Amino acid sequence: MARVRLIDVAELAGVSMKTVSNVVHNYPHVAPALRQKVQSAINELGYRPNLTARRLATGKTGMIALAMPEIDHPYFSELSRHIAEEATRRGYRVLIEQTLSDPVAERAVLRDREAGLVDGVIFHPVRMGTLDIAKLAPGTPLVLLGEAAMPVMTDHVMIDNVAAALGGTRHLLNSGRRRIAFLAVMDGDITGSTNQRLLGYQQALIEAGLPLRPDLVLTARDFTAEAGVAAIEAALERGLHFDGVVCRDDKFAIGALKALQAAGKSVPEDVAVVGWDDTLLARYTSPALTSVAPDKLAIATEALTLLEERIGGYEGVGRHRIVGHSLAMRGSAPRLRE
Amino acid sequence: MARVRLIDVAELAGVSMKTVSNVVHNYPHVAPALRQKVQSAINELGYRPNLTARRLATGKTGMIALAMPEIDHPYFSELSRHIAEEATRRGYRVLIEQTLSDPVAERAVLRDREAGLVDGVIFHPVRMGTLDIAKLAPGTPLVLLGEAAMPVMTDHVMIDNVAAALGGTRHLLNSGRRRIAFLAVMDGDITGSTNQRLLGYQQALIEAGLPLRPDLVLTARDFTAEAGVAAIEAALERGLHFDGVVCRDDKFAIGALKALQAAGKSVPEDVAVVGWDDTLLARYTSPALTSVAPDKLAIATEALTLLEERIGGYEGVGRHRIVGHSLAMRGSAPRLRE
DNA sequence: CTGAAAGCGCTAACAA
DNA sequence: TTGTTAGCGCTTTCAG
Repeated sequence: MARVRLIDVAELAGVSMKTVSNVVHNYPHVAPALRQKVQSAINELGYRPNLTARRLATGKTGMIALAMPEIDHPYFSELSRHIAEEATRRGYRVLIEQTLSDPVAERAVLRDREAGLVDGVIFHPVRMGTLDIAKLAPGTPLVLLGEAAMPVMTDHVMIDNVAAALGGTRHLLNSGRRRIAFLAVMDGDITGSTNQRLLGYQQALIEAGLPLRPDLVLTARDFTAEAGVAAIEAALERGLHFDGVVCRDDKFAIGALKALQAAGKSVPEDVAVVGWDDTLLARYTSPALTSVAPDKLAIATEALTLLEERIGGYEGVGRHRIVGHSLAMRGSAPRLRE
Repeated sequence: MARVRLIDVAELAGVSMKTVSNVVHNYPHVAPALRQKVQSAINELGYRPNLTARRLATGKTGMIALAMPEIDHPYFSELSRHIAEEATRRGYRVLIEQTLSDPVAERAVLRDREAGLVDGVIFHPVRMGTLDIAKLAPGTPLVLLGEAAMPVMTDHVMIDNVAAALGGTRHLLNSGRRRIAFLAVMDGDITGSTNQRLLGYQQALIEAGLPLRPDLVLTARDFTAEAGVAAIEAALERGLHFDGVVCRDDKFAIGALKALQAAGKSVPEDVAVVGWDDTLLARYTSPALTSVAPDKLAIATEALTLLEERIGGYEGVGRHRIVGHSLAMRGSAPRLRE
């Protein structure tokens, strides 16, 4: 097939490789006549630069890796889209890497760049601690996503989880709720994000002068909607009374919705529900979910900016960027209690 | 940084590059003593082969491109996951390309391989006709996904849309429905998939001895749930009577659900709803959606198989693979009419 | 079974 | 402004 090389073009045009290269790269100082000649040779031969060769010569790949737990989880696929679009805008291609929260796969991710495959990595870790990460990838342009405990050496983009949980809980309080539950997965939490969200939830209660009741902290066994259903069912069965629930994930919120409705409770009249991540799912339940909405576009933009700086040679200490969040208001927890 | 090259290892081990290469590639015939020595040199230096250089030498990139309209649409993100996992299993990495259904972007996709970036492309076209595609990418290992009109030269994986629509409609008929609507986007349909699905729908009605009523074919203005809502609302407003609806997309089905419930109809009692694609969304509505379920894993596997054969040098005519589908039964159109 | 050397196609000094 | 040439790091004949 297209086995046309730079030198073939040069020969046909009767110039040197350098001149062809100049034309390809749109360098300003090429005599118009030559440019013309070269261009038509390129067209005639259908020349396309071989990117692999270019990479070997320049040492830049023009690619970044994006490593996430699951590429088809709505939060990650929505975030991926923003990152992919932002990367494209900046001239990078995106290599997708799925870790499935597997420590081995997470470790493997950090070797891509050493293998000269990508210029940098955007990584949403689940199992690896930040120290391991820094150890495994010294000098690798790397930006972390998600709520990993504060990394010392590594750049990091996240939202303020405490504030977001505080905001979500306050919203429930403002609409008159007084017995607000919190639904999360508690064990196996390496990242500490649940703790931060729990903290925000507790702060809101304290602000409002309400007691912190341990029995209102509900635990799901894993990150599925079914686990959310089970957790709410169990709470209902043991007679727990609550008029609002803050969930650390939209899927839990969906589970909560189902379980509550199945138990004859109406949402939001009897129990208001707040989800987290503001994914596509939140728009299609009934009632639609009020959900904590991380600014995904800002996460993408900020992550790429930090990564580009690292790729550009910045070698300072790890930087933390807190990006915005809001509360997407929908039917499951409307603004005012009716 | 890790600026360790093959030759560095060779020097430390006191052997030639070839021997190191043999060890790296696990070639069988290396003297155990040498292998030992080389291996410890590799470990000591922390050597990692530079993939870019390897590619330039071998001409294989070990990467495939996956080009789809939208990476965060549930159908595509679910399919992507299967493809990514299957590709990993076969030793490929996946470069994600989003076309946003833009003809220019679709065209650009087909140049990746010419640029020596990937070994092959899996492409779900929306705007490009198959002739354009074949013309633009002669000799490029390429597998098409989706319902593009039968391509002559290009490999293609799809489900039998006529049969799937027939099955979905039959299911409604079997449960006693007699006035079944069909909801789709009609104009701007380059791919003809809507036509195939419409055909299946019509066949089912004919089989059942029912008349084909044009007013039962509902049209949404675009591929959003909101468009589905609007289409159903309009039909209801003009007094259309129907007790079932087959939607060509889960999002339409969600829209239909909303519009019907808002109008005081209950699903499935008054109107049964069948969606298409069996995405995550279908599981989280209430009632959950019965949905035509393409075998996404089979699509991924089949596509990779064909692509690998092309990459391996197969140059025959385009092959069509029809993979299986089923009907995921859920509450919006349960098995028997109660 | 191991070593030496010629590319893979492009870029970027350095000359001209 | 344009041409020459030496790499980028690895693979791979072809000898030894």
